[in-house]
Amino acid sequence: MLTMEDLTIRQQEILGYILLHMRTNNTWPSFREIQSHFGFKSTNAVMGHLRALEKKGCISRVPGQARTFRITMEFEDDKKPDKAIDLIELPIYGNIAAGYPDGVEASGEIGRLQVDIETVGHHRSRHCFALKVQGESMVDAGIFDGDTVILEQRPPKNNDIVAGLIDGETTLKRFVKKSGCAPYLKAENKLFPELYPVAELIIQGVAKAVVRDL
Amino acid sequence: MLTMEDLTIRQQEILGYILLHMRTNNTWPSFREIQSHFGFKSTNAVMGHLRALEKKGCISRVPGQARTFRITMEFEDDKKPDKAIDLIELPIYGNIAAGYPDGVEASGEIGRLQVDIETVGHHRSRHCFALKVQGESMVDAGIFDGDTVILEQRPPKNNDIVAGLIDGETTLKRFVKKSGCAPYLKAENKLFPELYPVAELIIQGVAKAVVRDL
DNA sequence: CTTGACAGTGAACAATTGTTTATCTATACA
DNA sequence: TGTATAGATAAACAATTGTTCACTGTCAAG
Repeated sequence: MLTMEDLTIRQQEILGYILLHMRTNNTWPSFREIQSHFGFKSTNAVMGHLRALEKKGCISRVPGQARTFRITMEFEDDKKPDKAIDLIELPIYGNIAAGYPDGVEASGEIGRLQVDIETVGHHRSRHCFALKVQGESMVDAGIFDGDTVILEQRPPKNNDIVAGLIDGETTLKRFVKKSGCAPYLKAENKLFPELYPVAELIIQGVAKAVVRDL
Repeated sequence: MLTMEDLTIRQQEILGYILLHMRTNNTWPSFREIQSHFGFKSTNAVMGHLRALEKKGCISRVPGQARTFRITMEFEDDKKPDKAIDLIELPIYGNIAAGYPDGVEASGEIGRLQVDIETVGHHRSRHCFALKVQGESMVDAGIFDGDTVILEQRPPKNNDIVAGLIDGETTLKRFVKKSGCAPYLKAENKLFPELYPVAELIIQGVAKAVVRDL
């Protein structure tokens, strides 16, 4: 099967633009539109790439027909039910009284959030979820009470922002690990310079993005 | 709302063929294709019907652009294509040098963001888009340089956070309107307590939500 | 050092495709 | 009886758009 790797960077860009244009405008782009998008000074630059893409079996074209492409390539992420972008739907938890927000046990679920993968920038495979932030412990990092944080379940690296369960409340802390010392969690709030030893609490996930309604 | 009944039989047929052609070929038909499908002996027969459809608000066209239609009509059966949540896909603009991010002119688009409606909490009908924030003018409101803001194109109300075009950069300001006074924009940054008269700049939209990658 | 794949310029060309103007037939309405 | 609307024809026109030919340059492999 054909993969993206068989294409050069430029060819991927061209193909990407064509697909994007279709998704956004519901129309295929013309040669000149592609040309001007990439700043080419000749339509022939487009022609070259399209011929290459066609030879590699990615696309197929109807000669002489304006704004017409046919995508022959099979994408791994394209097989999905709808033609939409790669989406992940994340459960939003409120108070997690205890334990891990595990699997699909939507017990404490208070809502759902959909983000596409590129936005959050992570692999679909990873187990992700969203969390409504409680507390002011990260205000100095620009994360406030009521914000929704998208988290990934994986071991934290130094300086990651993680969600931890403290006193029945989920709060965000920065994970700090200096060489030689035991790792600890640091709040980012001048008023409450709290420190928590990592061993004594549950780390629920590593923050990847914040969403806040205004 | 517009229904099929407002169209003549012939117009329904034309519209139907256009939609069918799109579904089957993944391309809009050209005038001559429509013409030959109905056995017209003049492309102008097509022109007439298309003008009618456009006047009735079913479709909209980009003048001079080949194989381009836009379906403006709302179909009853089109409201819930799949069981998925109501999604909106928003273009993300970087620097908007001038004017409004208008229509489907995906010119300065640098990416896309998908959020479900409940998350953002607004109606589909409203024209929305996303914007990468530049500048530090709203740090005191928890919005930082590089954040992605979801905006809605509507007149601002008092205390709304709005995106304005200042010096070629899009920055966020708070819209303040005290009774009796002219409205103005206020930055939320102690270091730069700037004030802008509303009349002198372009308001691009009202902020609904922020998304920030960590 | 040549060959081949990749990337791009430039100008001209031809086909497709959208647009306009003028003309004609019905049918319904008032 | 006139007038508006829907439907269709005809020919010419202009714009968009796809296509081709000739040529420049880079870079890696053989």
